[in-house]
Amino acid sequence: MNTREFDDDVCESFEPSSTDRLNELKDRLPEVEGLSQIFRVLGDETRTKLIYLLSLEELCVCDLAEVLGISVPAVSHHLRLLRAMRLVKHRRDGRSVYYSLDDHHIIALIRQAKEHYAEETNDSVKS
Amino acid sequence: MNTREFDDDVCESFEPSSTDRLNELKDRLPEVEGLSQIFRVLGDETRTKLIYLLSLEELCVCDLAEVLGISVPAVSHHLRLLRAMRLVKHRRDGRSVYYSLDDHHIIALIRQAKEHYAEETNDSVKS
DNA sequence: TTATCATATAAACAATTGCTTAAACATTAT
DNA sequence: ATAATGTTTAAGCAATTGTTTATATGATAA
Repeated sequence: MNTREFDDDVCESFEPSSTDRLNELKDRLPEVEGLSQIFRVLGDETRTKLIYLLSLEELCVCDLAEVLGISVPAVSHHLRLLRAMRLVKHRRDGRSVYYSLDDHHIIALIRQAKEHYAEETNDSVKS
Repeated sequence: MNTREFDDDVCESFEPSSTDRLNELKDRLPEVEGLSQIFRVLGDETRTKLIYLLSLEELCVCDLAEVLGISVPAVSHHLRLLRAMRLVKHRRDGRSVYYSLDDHHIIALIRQAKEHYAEETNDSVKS
């Protein structure tokens, strides 16, 4: 029989407030809930490049495909996702559809990541 | 026969500098190359929560599993990835291994994303 | 030593993703 | 109208990923 019916602590730790502490942490998780959706967009190299290009200038789908070196449908597929997330807007001009960035917060994120992780290709970047 | 042997422009656009313009854009792509690796880490909800928890306090593996509500091996698996990317460090104390954040740049990213995308659950967040 | 607990690794699986090719749609030109 | 061009959507596929269960390693206690 287990004599610890009252103890839900994990890791066999017996600090009295352990369970409460973990519950406090659980309660704070909603603070970052859903945030990963933003990061997932940038987690793909093609999309990061797409967003970066559109931050530089307005471009049509086939130009983006040419610059990125992938097929037009692939670009369209990514743009559809970015459109759904309201990150880009589009405008029709004749036969072409021109896309541009609609959310500059995401460029701030890219810039910040660039600053913090610039050229971290080699390990020994110590002071 | 095609009379445009000299013209590599895409989208049948005839602005003289079109190809050059696209080449300039191609040349700028390396600026964001590799950045998506950072974002991919945060593109998973479990990892974002892991990193956020570790930014609050040092925790052992089973506590993290308890708080996140997933199995210990799953946590260990994610921690291995974060360790490989030098985002977390670990310390052994008895039988337990305690992890803590080793890269606070990533918390700055999370905070910035939180500020910019706070509570964007409903569409009509217009001024 | 042997037993127990915390963590790590391995294997296997379902689910997701990003791409290409092919077909449909939209717009303009003839 | 038909043809041509740019974009989107659909279908299919290979690759990656996040998870669980099972097993192995490491450390402490009896």
